[in-house]
Amino acid sequence: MRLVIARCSVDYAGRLTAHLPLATRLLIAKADGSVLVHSDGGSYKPLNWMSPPAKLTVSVPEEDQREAGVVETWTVQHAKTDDRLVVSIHEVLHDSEHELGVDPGLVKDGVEAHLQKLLAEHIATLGEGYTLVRREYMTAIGPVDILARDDAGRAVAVEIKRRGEIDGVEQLTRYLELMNRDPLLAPVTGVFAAQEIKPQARTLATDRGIRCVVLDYDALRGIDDVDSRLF
Amino acid sequence: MRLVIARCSVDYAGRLTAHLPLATRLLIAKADGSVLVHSDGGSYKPLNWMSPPAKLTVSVPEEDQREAGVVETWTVQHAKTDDRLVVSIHEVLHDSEHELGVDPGLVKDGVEAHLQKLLAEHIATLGEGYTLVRREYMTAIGPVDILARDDAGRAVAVEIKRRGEIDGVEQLTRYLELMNRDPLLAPVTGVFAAQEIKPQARTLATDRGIRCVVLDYDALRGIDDVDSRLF
DNA sequence: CTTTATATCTCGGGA
DNA sequence: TCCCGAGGTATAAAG
Repeated sequence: MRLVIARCSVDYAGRLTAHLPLATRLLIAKADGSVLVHSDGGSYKPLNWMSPPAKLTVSVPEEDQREAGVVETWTVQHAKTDDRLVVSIHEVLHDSEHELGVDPGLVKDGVEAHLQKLLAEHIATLGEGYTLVRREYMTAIGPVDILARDDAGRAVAVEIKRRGEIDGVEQLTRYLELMNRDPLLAPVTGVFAAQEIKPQARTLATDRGIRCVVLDYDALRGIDDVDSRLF
Repeated sequence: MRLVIARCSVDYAGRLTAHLPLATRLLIAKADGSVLVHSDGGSYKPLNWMSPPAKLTVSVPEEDQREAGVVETWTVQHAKTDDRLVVSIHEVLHDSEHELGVDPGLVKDGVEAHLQKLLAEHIATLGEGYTLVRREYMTAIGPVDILARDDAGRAVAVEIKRRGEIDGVEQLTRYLELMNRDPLLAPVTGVFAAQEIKPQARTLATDRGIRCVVLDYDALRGIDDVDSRLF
C-alpha cells in the first residue's frame, strides 16, 4: 500500500464523468491496483476512486502538462471495463510505502437474520395462538421470511425488515399474490414486521390489507425477563 | 488528517457489533473526528469506520490490556448516537499528521437527470406526435419523471432509469394507479424508459400494459446529427 | 455465472 | 428537520 499526500486534480471517465479541482488530498494505492482519493472530511466514501481489478501506471506528464505544474500523472485503468481515473499531481507532500499482508476479515453479528430468528422463537408476539410453520418458506419467486398460522389455523406470511420501507411491502405483496393461488395455502394474510415502519410503507400496507407490527429488538431478546415480570 | 499504519484489533458496537482480529492495517483519523480502518484490498469501503460527527480519544490502555500487548487505545464515540469504535493498537509502524484544508468538491456530469433532460427535449423518441407536458410532474406520492401526451392527446407517464429493474416498474405502477383516479388525467398509460431493461422488469411491465423503451444515450446526445443524416 | 436482497450503506434534494 | 430516491452504489447469498 502506497500513501501519498499531494496537491492534485482528478478526472474520472466511466459510467459518468467527474472532475476534482486542484487541492491537497490523500491518495491511497492498494495492492490490487485500486486507488482511493480522500479529503479530510466526509464519511468513508472517497471523493473519487477506482475499484479493483485495476492497473495503476505512474508516468512523467507531457510537456504541456508540466508547464501547467503537473509533476507526476497516475493513470488508473479498470481491468474489465473502460473506466479510467487520472490523477494529475502538482506537488507531493508525503509519500510512503507499507506492507500490510492479507486481512483476516470482519466478524459481524446481529442484523435482520437475528430478528428473524428471535421472532420465529417468539411467534406469539404477532398475536395469541400463532404457531410457526417454518422460517425461509420457499416459493417460486423466493423465500418468505416466516410462514405461520393464526389462532384459526389460517396461513400468515411474515416479511421482516430492520427498517420497513415501501419496497418491503411490494415484496410481501408479490409473495401473497403467489401464495394465494395455492389452494393448499389460501387464504394467506400478510404481516409486515420491522423495528421501524416508515409512514408511506404503513399506508401502502394497510391499503392492501397487510398488518404492520413494530418489533422491539431488546424486548424480543429479553422476552424471558418480560415474561417473568408479567407474574 | 492523521495516518497510522499499525498492528491492531478493532471493535465496533452500534447498529451491529463487529470485530476485526489482530492484523496490520491503515488507520485514517480525519479532521471531523471520523476514523477509517482500511486493509490493502477490498474496494473503497473500509473494513470498519466511524462516521462524523465523532470524537476521537487516544489513551494509554488499562494494565490488563497492556499485558495483552496493547500500547495505545483509540476510542471513537459518535456525537449523536451511542455508536462506538475501539481500536486496540499493538504496534505502530508509521505515524504522520497532515494539513489538507477544505476540499472544493466533486463536479459530476451525466446520470439519470441528464437522461431525463435529453428525453424531455426529444420526447418524439417515444413516438410520433408525442408532446411534453412537463418534467417532474408532482403527484401525492412523488414526482413522475415525465408527463407527456401521445398523438391522440392521451396522458403518458414516463419513468426513467439508467438500469431498468423491477422496482422501477413498481414505482411507475403506483403512479399510474394514482393518476388514473384523476378524471382530468385518466386514462394514463405508462412508459418505462431506460438505457438497459432487465428481462424480469420487462416481463412485469408488459404484463401490466406498460411499454418499455430502451434509450440510447449517445443517440439522444447526437440527435441533431441523426436528424441531419436522415436527409 | 447471473440475479436478488441487504447495507453501520452514503449522499443529495424537497417538503 | 425528516423523508425519499439514486448511486460509478458495494457486497454477500442464492439459483
